Amino acid sequence: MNETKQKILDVSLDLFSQKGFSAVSIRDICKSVGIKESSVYYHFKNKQSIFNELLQRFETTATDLMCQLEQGVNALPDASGENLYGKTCGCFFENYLMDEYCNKMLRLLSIEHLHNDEMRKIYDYWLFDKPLNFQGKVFSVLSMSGMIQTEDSSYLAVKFYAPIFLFMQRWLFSGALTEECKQVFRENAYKHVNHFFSELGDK
Amino acid sequence: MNETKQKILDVSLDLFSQKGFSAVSIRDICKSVGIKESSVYYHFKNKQSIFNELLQRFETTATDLMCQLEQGVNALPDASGENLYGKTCGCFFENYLMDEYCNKMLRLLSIEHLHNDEMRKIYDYWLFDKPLNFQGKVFSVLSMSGMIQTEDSSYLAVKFYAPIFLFMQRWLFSGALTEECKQVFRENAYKHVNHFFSELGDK
Amino acid sequence: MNETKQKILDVSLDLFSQKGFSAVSIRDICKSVGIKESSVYYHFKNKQSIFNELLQRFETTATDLMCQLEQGVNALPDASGENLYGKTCGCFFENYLMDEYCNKMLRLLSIEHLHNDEMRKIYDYWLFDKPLNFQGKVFSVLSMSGMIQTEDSSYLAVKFYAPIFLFMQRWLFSGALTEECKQVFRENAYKHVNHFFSELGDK
Amino acid sequence: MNETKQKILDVSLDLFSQKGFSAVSIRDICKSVGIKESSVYYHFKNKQSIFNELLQRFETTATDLMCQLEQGVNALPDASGENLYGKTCGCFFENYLMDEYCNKMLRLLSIEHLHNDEMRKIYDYWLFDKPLNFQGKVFSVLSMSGMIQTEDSSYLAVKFYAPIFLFMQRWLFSGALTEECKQVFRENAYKHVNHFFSELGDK
DNA sequence: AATGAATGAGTTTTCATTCAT
DNA sequence: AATGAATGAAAACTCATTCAT
Repeated sequence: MNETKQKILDVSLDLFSQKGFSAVSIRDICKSVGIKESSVYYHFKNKQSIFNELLQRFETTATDLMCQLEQGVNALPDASGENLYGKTCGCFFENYLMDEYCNKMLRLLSIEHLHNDEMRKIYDYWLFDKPLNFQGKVFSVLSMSGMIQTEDSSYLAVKFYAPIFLFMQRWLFSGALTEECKQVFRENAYKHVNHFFSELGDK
Repeated sequence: MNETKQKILDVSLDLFSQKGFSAVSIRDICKSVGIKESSVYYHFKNKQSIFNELLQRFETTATDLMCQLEQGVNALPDASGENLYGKTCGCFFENYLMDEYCNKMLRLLSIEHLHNDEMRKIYDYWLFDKPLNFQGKVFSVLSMSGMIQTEDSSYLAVKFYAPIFLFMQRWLFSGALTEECKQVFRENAYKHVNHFFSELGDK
Repeated sequence: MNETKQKILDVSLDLFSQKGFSAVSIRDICKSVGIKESSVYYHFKNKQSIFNELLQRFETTATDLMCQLEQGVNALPDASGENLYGKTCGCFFENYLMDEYCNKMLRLLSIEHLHNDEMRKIYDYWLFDKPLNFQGKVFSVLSMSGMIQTEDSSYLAVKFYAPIFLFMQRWLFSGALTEECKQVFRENAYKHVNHFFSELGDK
Repeated sequence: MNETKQKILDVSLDLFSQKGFSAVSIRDICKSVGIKESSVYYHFKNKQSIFNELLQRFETTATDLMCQLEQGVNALPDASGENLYGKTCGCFFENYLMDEYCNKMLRLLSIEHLHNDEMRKIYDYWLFDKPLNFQGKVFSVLSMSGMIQTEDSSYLAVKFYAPIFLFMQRWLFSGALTEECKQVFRENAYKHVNHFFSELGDK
């Protein structure tokens, strides 16, 4: 049933995230899936719509995930702040940046984002605006509850997120997403998180 | 003359950096240059070698530029530190990240960097390793001459460079490189640089 | 169905054996078959593999044919020698040298045999080594059963086969394989065969 | 001056005789000669006319050679027959079949002879009709002067020439014309010549 | 749900040739 | 005598897609 369709989506994501949409042919996809080219058209209208479905599914998944994280943040003041934030942070790393599926989608976006305005908007949203926005909210909550003091929670968000974004680009978007790569990313990211909060506390 | 060859390179860079290598056809290039498709093959062995030459020329240019910047840094201790550094920093922004040619090349690298190992290495070098290395050197020079105090100049480099990298991805790799985009980047980047140094001084 | 594939093979052999592999274009083939150029690639990987399949099929066919002839020879001593040999000989002429299919393949080999080592080996095998070997075996069987007397059955094979080879090149590889050409060949070949055996008997 | 033209002819013959006319490009020729493609057109009208000139020069050369041989034959009755014929024969082998230039031309003819009627006529003339004719004349001269006895000098010519033709195709048209190949040819050919004349004498 | 067969449009590339210099 | 630059035509091949089965 939907098994084949799912396989097509999986394989397509895999190949698209490595070589980009236009460098992958229906043939390539079918060779990997183990079906004939004509069979693709039973499941999808055309090549583009494979891509579209990939995109649409990602947006649903990512929206869900971010909603969850945001709900966690709203509970922050009542909870033992830093702990809960640590969890939230870990969830963002493990289930978004390092999750095999999301990671491939983010790579794909980063290859295709120069193609057209729509792509660019989606890319900007999921790699910049949303994470920064989220981080900003965190800091404003923490600030409002007196846990930290800051005038500019949006610059604070940049200072917090930018190194993570850099580490991600360096270690999570480079070649295969091996356990080794993840580990290097984790080390750098958590070191940064710790530094960041200890410096915040100093002031 | 070489005029045509240069035109092919210019147009190719333009198109490649917008759509990626495989989404641009020789036809597209020729239409823009105003020659017939077969003429391309007088100047280049094949499509790939246009890309290769683009890459090779960029590496020469970028190496030159970075050498200059590094010589500036070596002169730092003798000079009125921050001023010279400000210049160096501005040069890095204006002549590398925002220079029309370099900017296109960096976009191109960021589209193609997942294609193969070689691409990935070049991308990593010019967008992470080289800039971070350079920034690290700056901080170690400043630290040795007593201008700043730090134990970990490489993490300092990350804290300094990461937001710039983020602003670049956000404003300089997004759509056309308009004067407006550049201005937004400059505002954010210089705000960050100032914040950064004022915080450094505080300690 | 396989009809198209067979038609491509037939037409290709026809054209290749007239003009040589590289002087025949896929377009030429398709025009004759009545399909579009892209359709060829459903049945064959590329132009070369049409040639390869042609070659491979011929080797199977020719091996079969020669096996049959050799079995005939093994039965020679028990049978009324010359008669059976006459049949064998006729079969070699009619079903190999003059058979429309084999004839075209042998022409093709004779056009392409200088191209590379593999071609040369196949050509040498099917036009020299195999026939001479076969003829040598015939004479050694006839000699062992006392029907003829000879010390050097391999030179005898040359004396027997060389004129046939020459007549073949002269009359069967020249222009279209018309009934007229065949008749001239037959006359010359059988005259030679008769002369040859009558001289053999003289000694 | 004509140095370049000659070099083009030499290289062309070399390549044509290996791969056939249509499989060799002007580019291939120029690469070997060391000139640019456009320069060919100073010396030749087009590709075809290189081939034509090659052909025309060969016909002149070969005609000359054969004339010489025929003059030798006319002198036969007066001379010590067999000796002179031995020389004539050796000359035909060494200066025609095994001569580097003639050999290449004969190969070329054997690749191209199926292409069109004109080619076929030239091929037939220089590989069958002329040699057989010449040999027939020899035998008729020898016969008329009582040195040998034969009713059918043309079949005698076939019996004499066919094995040489076969050895030539086998050893002189196969791969490069090495000293080794020549030696194998000589051994087989001279063995045949001796056999032939001793058998002739027997009768 | 899948595939065999076909195709139009397009891809990259090659080729012989031209012509001004 | 040679070449740099260009080109029209054609080559081989790829690709996304269609459609009957």
